[in-house]
This record gives sequence, structure tokens and C-alpha cells, in this order.
Amino acid sequence: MSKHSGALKELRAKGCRLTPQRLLILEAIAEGSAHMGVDEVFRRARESYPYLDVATVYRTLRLFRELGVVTEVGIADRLHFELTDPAARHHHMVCKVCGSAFDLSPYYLEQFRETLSREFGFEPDLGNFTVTGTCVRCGSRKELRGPIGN
Amino acid sequence: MSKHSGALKELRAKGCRLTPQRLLILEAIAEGSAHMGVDEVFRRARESYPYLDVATVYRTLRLFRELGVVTEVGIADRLHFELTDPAARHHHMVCKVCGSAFDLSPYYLEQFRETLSREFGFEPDLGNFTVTGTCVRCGSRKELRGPIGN
DNA sequence: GTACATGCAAACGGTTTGCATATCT
DNA sequence: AGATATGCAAACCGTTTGCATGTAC
Repeated sequence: MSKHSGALKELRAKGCRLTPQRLLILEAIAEGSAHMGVDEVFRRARESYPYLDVATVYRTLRLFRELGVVTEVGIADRLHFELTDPAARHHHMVCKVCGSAFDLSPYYLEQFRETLSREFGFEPDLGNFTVTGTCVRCGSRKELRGPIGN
Repeated sequence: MSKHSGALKELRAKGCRLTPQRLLILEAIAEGSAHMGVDEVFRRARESYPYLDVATVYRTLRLFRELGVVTEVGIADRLHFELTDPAARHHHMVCKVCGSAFDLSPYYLEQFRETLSREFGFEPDLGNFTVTGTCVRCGSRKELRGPIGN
């Protein structure tokens, strides 16, 4: 029972066709690193089927997002997706120096969410939540340059 | 003493030229609404000087950002800027339904920031912080549709 | 057989760049 | 005078779309 068998059921249920391209893209996302860029998904999937077109990847990812199979992640200025996993919902910290993305447990956001909801009636979309900043490594690297290098 | 006199000093100090275009763009940002898109800045500034080119706006905004005169805001998929005001630093909540952006006082983020810093050594870049979600109006509008409309 | 998905190529929109000209200092 | 900023046009890059062909059902 693979990680994405539920996704296949979802496709059938909605009357969508199970094309080889869709399966490839699904596998690419399921097996690839977390929060993948479209180009990354494309490269991976194309390894198994060189005729695959970017347009298909975009269309498929949009379909998957609408079905709830993948989640869009607001990581950079380009689109990123990851397999939706309600049991392990998490968020991201993105280092703007080195570009790395780190997962962040929802635990750290519960209180924040509740506050926004209570005070402003604003329901944060935490499935798509990202904080940018500086990660430990890049932070310490900066310090090594010393106060002179600014 | 206008809101942006400090900015002019900053420009001179860094040896940058005070061209009419730059002044116009600065004024457009200072007088316009918070977190303006590039096109909005462009339209406003061009009202006073129709020959103004978008490229100049982009170049100028980047310069201003590097000088710290404006702050880049990660509001949508396009670039947004606002006049940097250290005394009234704030963040944003963006409604993904209607697109409106609301200011969010740093008060609500202090604790969150401290936690990330302490636990992960991750220094969030809160000058560029944005939560997406659903605002009060769009949230209640959804409810009005009732449980049937899903 | 028919509706839907794909590949291909071309369009699109925001942003950037090369270059000759104009302008600030 | 000399360096730098501008306008213009064209490149760029990620993403989307139109259309004829192909394929899952």
C-alpha cells in the first residue's frame, strides 16, 4: 500500500482518468523531497517518460490541488507543492540566504492562529504557511564575519 | 518636513543622484496606500510625468530597498513595497478570497518569533511577514451560503 | 465512440537587461 | 567632463492557453 493509494481513489471518485502521466507525476511528488518546485517534479517525472510536457505537469498539479491530493506551499516566488498528509500537517521556515526550507510543527502555531481568529476573525490558511528568515547555519556564518564585515 | 525627508538624506549619503523620477516614485509610495504593487506605484508616479518607464520604477524600487528606504512585502505573487517605518513596523494578513491586505501589529508575533529563535535558531524576517487566510467578510459570506453549498 | 487528456507551440504578464541618449553633480 | 540614470525595446522566465491528436473509459 503506497503513500498515494488514497490519491488514486480520489481521482477515480471524481471521474478523472488515470493516465500514465498523472501516475508518474504523483509518484514524483510522493517520492521526492518535501515541497518540490514544479521544475523538480517535471525533471523527476520526465526521467521515466521523456515526452512529458511541462504544461501537463502544471495542469496535473492544479488538478491534484483541487482534489486535495497535493498542497500548494508558498515557499518562494514560484509554485511549490507537496503531498497532502492531514495526519502530519506542517508548515515551513525558509532561509532567504541559502534557500533551504525547514518543516515547522503546527504546535508552534496553534496559539497564533487562535489569536488571529479571536481578535480579527481572520482564519489563517496554515496549510500554506511560511515564514522567511535566516536559518541557524546562515545566521552563525554571518557572525563569523565579525562586526567589521557588517 | 515630509515623511520621506530621511530618504533623501539617505540617497545623498550613498552618492545616488536625486532625479525627478526618483522623487516622484518616492512621493507615490509615501502618499499612496500601504503595501503598493509596482503597477500602482507606476500609475501614480506617471500621472505627474508621463514619460516615466516601468523599468525605471523597478530599478528605483530595488535601489530604495537596498537603501532601506522601502520594505518589500511578500503579499502576493507580485512585488509589493511600502515606505520603511521602523517606528511602526507591522506585518500583513492577506485574504486569499478577496485579495485584501490587513496590517498586523508586531505585538502578535513577539512570542512566535522568540520561540522560533530559541528552539531552532531561526531568525524570522518579520519585516517581510505575511499570513494568508480568509478575512472576516469573506469568512462570513461563505457561511451565509449555508451547509448545502459546501 | 466520445469525452477528456496530452503534446506542441505560441501567448502572456511580471520583471530584467542592453544600449544609446540624456542628465545630475 | 564624467559617471550615472533614463527611456525604449527586446529578452527572460515561469505559467497558461489554443488546438489538433491521442487515449482512457
